[in-house]
Amino acid sequence: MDFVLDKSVTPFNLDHTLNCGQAFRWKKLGDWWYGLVGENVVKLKQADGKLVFYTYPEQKNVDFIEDYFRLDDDLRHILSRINRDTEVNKVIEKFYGLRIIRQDPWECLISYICAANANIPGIKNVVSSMARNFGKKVIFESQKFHAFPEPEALARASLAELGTCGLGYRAKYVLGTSRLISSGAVQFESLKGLDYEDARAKLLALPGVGQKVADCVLLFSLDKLEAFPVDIWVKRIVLERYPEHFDSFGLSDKGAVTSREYHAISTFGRVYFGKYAGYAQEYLFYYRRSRS
DNA sequence: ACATCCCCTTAGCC
DNA sequence: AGGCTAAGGGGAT
Repeated sequence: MDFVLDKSVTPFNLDHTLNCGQAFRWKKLGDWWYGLVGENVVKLKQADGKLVFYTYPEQKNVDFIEDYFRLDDDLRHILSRINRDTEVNKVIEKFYGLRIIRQDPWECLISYICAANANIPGIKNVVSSMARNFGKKVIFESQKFHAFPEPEALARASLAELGTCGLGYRAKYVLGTSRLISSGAVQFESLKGLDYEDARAKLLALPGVGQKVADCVLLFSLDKLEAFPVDIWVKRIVLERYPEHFDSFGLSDKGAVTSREYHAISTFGRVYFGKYAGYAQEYLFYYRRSRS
């Protein structure tokens, strides 16, 4: 199956999109990317202005691919809106076609709770270990794939079982949040209907969810494109490129992101880049990480 | 081999 | 109220 992309209308770069670090479950084997969207194994590659893909089990309706990769976003328009200066313009040109992915909110939430104070290879290990231990197995091309576990599956796990996934001290956060989601205390669909600030406040009430995790979940799964998550890499590049927007007082170019710094940098991002600040964040993040 | 620091941070304590 | 620190464990140097 394939999906024809008219690049003049729908710019898209699959490699940038899957390499930039926003999603943890995709792997590239040869020319093909393999991953799961829900319980569907998806195999795809980009060639000659087309997206060629297979799904297993085979799906007749593949709109979910378009939804997942946000091919409905008017990327030209979005990038023109965040293209505020020559510095960010260079980054946009370098990674042109990178799209924010519309992940499943549940998987996104748990993944980013596990991502706290971890590095990307480690996050990938933990998430795949949770899927292997608690998720539904799917065989495709003689390979084992595992769907991300349902909330109920993690909610009824023990701390010790979760601990075997390499979660460390985060196991109790995953368990607590899984129970709240499983019970229906927080519902993602209703969060989508709230504005950025209100949805954020709801997420912050979950164990293991602070400012950074909340903003990642809002950006990558709840359609809040103004969210501007700040980690060590975003802090670095923003303070390198935009120092004039900050008082030197209370901001250090080294070390972890303090709460005060988080607020200052994230607010700057939303004000300076506007309603699509999250796109700017991801381009800058990927640029700064790939640079060093 | 080994030590050390870092990592897409949060929560709890003072 | 805001700053400091402990908390798995793997990756990187």
